Amino acid sequence: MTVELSKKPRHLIQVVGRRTGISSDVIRAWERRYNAVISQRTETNRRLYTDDDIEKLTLLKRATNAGRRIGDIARLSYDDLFELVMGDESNTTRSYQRPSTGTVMELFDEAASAIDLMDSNRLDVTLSNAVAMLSTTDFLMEFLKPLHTYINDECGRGSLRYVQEKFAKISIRNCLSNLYTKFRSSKEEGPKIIIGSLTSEYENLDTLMHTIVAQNIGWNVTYVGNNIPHDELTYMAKKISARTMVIALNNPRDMARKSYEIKTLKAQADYKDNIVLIGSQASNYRQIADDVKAVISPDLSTFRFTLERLYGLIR
Amino acid sequence: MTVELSKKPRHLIQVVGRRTGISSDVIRAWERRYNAVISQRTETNRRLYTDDDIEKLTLLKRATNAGRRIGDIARLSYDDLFELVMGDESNTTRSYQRPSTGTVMELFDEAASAIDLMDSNRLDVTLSNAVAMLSTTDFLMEFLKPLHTYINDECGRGSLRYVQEKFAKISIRNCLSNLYTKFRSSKEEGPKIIIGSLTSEYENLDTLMHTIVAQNIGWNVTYVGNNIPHDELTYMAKKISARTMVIALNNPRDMARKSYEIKTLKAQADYKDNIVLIGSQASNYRQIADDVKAVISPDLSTFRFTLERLYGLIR
DNA sequence: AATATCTTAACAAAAGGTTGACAAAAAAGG
DNA sequence: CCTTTTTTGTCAACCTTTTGTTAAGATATT
Repeated sequence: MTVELSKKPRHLIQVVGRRTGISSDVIRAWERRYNAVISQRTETNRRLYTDDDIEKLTLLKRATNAGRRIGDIARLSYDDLFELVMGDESNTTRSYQRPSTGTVMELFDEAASAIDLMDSNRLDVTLSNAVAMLSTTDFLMEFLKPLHTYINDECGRGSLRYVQEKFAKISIRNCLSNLYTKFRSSKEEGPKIIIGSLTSEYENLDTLMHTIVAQNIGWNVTYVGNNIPHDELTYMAKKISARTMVIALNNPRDMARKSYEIKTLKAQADYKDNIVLIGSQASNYRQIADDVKAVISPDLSTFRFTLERLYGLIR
Repeated sequence: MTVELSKKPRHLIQVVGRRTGISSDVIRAWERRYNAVISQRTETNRRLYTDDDIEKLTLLKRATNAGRRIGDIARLSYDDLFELVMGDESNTTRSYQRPSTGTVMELFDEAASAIDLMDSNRLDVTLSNAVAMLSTTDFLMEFLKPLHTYINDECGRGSLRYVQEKFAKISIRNCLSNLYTKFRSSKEEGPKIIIGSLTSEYENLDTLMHTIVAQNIGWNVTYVGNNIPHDELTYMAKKISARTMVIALNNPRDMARKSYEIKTLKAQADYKDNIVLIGSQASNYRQIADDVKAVISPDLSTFRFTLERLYGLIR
């Protein structure tokens, strides 16, 4: 029944354009010149596309982004295209679809202005545009990370009010949560990992960003939030059989207790389980990290690197 | 009994227009041309709409915003429409899986089981199914509110672990935030209202539910989160020219200070601005509420009633 | 009496279709 | 390395379909 639905022509060219990121003109041109997808028509000659058409067009877009010529690949079957794209994307050094810096700047200014005016609708639209226009890595590293720093700095300097900071962070958190949910369904087979923080830690957007990065690499992430007692983390890890745990450390208080709890975490886990420490305070836990063979990843890039290595080891 | 209410034709076309963001003329045109919703009539031929009609019209608005043609989608069922809108708005392939059956009880059991197993994916799917299958009012009152109570009770009794509570609340918060964001775009012309809580209050899912209810009535809501100093609230209200403010009171501590802050809030605002107090502790603020002519709405139903009345007064 | 609603009809803006042309980018040729 | 050819995205001109808006005249509500 779902199969039926996906074979049913029901999407207008405009909708297809939005979903694939290909302009209507180009979709028509590809049909006219290469019969990339042959659209059904309504009685009044409007083009109608199936879900499968959209899938194929998406692949064509990815293939052209990877450097293929549309004329060469337009007539390939879905399966052939899929194989092609998989090969292309794994061999490319991630340099395709890099946005012009102009785009990032424009998005940044738009977001900053929305925060200043406290226009939550505009902020949300800008954030989802950024997600759509940038690769996940660029969205986090080039856009959101600087925006986050900007908000904290300006609020510290007094040129942004506290309520503006709060308001902006609600939108950003929502956007990150959506990214998390959106990608999760496709990672169910990945190795499991838990991300959270111990008692006396506050919610932190950085931790959510780490969640997205982990997911992006291929991990099946469960984000449990802040302020979790260590034995609860142990319980959870056992229950869903996660073999890796990420602990966020941003609050300088209670270092001694947290060190002890990390040690206990390790002791109660299987000997081969991994612990990764992240957050602004992580580097102060060098001693205990060595004791329990935990890895410290004080920033997003090192974290990505660490998890890529672990991913390779575990599989 | 609430179910009955949502099936009862009781809204004039004007009300529907404000709540959905569709002009009365367009609503009539959609009925005349495509039978989008077939309205009941009074004895004197005035159109009357049910809550369900409003839900469907809201989805139609979202779908047309996403590029659909009203003529193509007007006759679709609510579920089909929902599937379409989810696809259009999330530019992902199929996160929503239509369940075969679905009463509130079944959805509840499914959610409870997902929480027990800490299967975040399943919990998310169940929540979005519930949103799809129930009217917004039923989703909140018949499904989410009981689920929330269940989680708190079971956690208090010890049959749910703390980490399970946290984990479930993250999913629920995400679901509510999404409802808030998705519906907001159609409410831009509505009267503005700010919802938040004062210093020493924690984040509370109930407050988010109130946000959805207010939006559902037609208000243009800005949710600013918890723990906001009163002068920041004043600043925000002035900046976006909101004429109504909702203060959530759930933490019994610091009653004296909060009373004083509420009085200050009122003094700094224009004399005609309204203040509504919500939350489990709201009824303890009777004295101050009388002083500043604030309304106390200790539960969701009274809150809905209060805001509907205010809405009528303001326009 | 002022405001809101109903029906019908007409109009105008938005979006889609076709064809053809053009220029930038990529590939081929020398 | 430079020139020529091919490929491909974009746009304009012109027509059709779809859809939001408005007006007019009658009825209902407050």
